[in-house]
Amino acid sequence: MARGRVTLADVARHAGLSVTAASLVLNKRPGVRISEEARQRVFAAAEELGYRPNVAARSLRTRKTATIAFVSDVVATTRFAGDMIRGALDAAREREHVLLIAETQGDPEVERQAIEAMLDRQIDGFVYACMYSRRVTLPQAMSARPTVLLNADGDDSVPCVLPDDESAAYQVATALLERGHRRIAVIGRTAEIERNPRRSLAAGARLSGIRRALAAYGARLSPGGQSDGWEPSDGYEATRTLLARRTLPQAVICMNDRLALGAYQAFAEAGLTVPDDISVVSFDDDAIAGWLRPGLTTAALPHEQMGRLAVELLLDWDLKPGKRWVPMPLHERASVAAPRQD
Amino acid sequence: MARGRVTLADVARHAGLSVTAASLVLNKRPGVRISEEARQRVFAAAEELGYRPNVAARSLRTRKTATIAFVSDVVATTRFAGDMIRGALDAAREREHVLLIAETQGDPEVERQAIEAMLDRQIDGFVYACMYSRRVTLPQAMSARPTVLLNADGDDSVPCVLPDDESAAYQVATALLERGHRRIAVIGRTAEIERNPRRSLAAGARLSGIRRALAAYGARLSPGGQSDGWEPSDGYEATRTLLARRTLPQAVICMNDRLALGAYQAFAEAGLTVPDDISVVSFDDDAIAGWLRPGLTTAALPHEQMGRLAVELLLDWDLKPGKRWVPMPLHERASVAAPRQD
DNA sequence: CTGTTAGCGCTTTCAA
DNA sequence: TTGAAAGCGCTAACAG
Repeated sequence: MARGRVTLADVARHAGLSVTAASLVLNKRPGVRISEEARQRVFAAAEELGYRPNVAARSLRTRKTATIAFVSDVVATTRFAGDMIRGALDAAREREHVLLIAETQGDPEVERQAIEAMLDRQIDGFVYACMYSRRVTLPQAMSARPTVLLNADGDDSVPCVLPDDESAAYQVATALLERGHRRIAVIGRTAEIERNPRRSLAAGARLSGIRRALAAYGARLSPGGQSDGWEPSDGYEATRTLLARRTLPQAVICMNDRLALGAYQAFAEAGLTVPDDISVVSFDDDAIAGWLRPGLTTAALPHEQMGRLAVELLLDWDLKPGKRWVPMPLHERASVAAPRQD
Repeated sequence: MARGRVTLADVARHAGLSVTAASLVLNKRPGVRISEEARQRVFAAAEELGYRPNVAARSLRTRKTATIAFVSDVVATTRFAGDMIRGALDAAREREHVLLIAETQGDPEVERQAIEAMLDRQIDGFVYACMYSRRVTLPQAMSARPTVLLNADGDDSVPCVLPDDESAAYQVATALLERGHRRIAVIGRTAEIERNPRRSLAAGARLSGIRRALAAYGARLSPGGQSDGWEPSDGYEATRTLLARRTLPQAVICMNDRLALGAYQAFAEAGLTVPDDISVVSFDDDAIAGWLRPGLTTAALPHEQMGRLAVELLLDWDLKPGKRWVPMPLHERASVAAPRQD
């Protein structure tokens, strides 16, 4: 530390008062039992000396550090984690809190160490975040402090913040149905992932919202478009096999934007134009969605808001267990048109 | 804090020794002046009780918190910042340090507050990171602690970690020249950005590396391809105007991968095939580079290593001012072929 | 070899 | 309305 950092004692001396008085004034305790004149002297002294309280010292007494631990499985791989962190950071800053972050890479041993390291630093609470929304079991060590799950679903004893994929899927499918599409295929589904909440919560929720919308219009999902992965190459392959079928769909719903990129590539190769020959909608609002030509209509993952909400819950001590669904706004771009008359 | 967290006093009592002795043992001080038997008792007690030192309390005496502040202008917008953070996180974890992060959004007031907040928490040092490499002037408040610049260039009084864009550009251009290309254009240059280190260090360095390579082959840059921005739409427009010229280039060097995406789109529209009709190389190794078809050959920004190096310098007290250049490896994919015979 | 004592900077009874 | 003093958990002189 900068030797000679200004301490409360310095301020008190400068103001000609006791440390106690200075502390009382600066912390604006409710029972304001200090003369107006004295408080002015304290404020003036603090200002003049550039006094800043030492949080570590304070925390020794108060057991509060105004520091939150943000523990995630992976931050780097996609830009989404960045959005969650940004939201969390903003909310924290607004309330004069600060974020300690750690990444576990999904390794339980690294996770344990990270949690211990944060606990050693007396953090006030945990945000436990997942890159892809899925069901998790909370690490034992975390129960020492209030915790909220971010983009993850827990065991009902803990609050969690999740994107509302089901409603988003309903909207996305409805956007197609309203325009008159009926032969609609999904790119990127697979029975396995759809049923395994430990791998993905999104897959199941999205499919179920899509089915609900189709049912409302008396329509059914067109076959084809299966794929295990959700990367662009998976979308490309899935779309190629889809296009090899006898009857082409009028529109496709991609389970995410990366799949949609692959689909665009396959369409272009097949000489199909989006949206004149085929409409496409998707999920996530990855940066790529705005880069494609034509721009991709997609339901945006509200990661920034989710990050913000997670720390707000923590700081407001609104720790009722249960899920908070954050809406996913539909970003309409240019990938949807009415189906060809044929 | 978990009330009843185990303290050093508990351990000492359990071991039947004084707090001092326990402290000495657990910190493995060099002057090992404690009987072997006593130290065993201490270790056993600590283990049994699950003792963990309170870092805040310790820091009050030692003025060390094993905590580093990572202050950046923007983390969320691109996935790159995530890579820098990941590298920093890994290096910190290996040395049992932890990262406090803050984002300033480029707002000096937010920045000031963030720095104060970290200083209040007695952090050991700063990593000051920029999203896009550029020249900065270090905030005054930061001089209170050791600091290293990450992806930024300072005033020579401070160590900084930068990607070696100049060499990368030389390599990238050489990859083209070796295959026989001579009519090479750059997409995304502009005199303004190239000369303004406060906006970008990359632009100038990349252009100069390219020119050096061309000179070695007695070649000159083909005209055209200017653009202010570095987004896909800029690349698309710049490429369209380039293609409207009388003689087409045999290859293009895009100043980043997003521009290259736009270029791909323009080429496809013009009926040009990559790499048969035109080769393309680029910089960054954004995720998009691997998603394009054909895959884009590009010089990778070594963000993870840079983040790692920054905290290593800080923790090793290797704070000699000056620049550390981190090499940018060339990721060869499928966007380069020999030029058409014509 | 080990224990006593004195703080680090702050908050918080308790007394004056 | 104010101040003295204790103590948060730990480390570091200094004795013993």
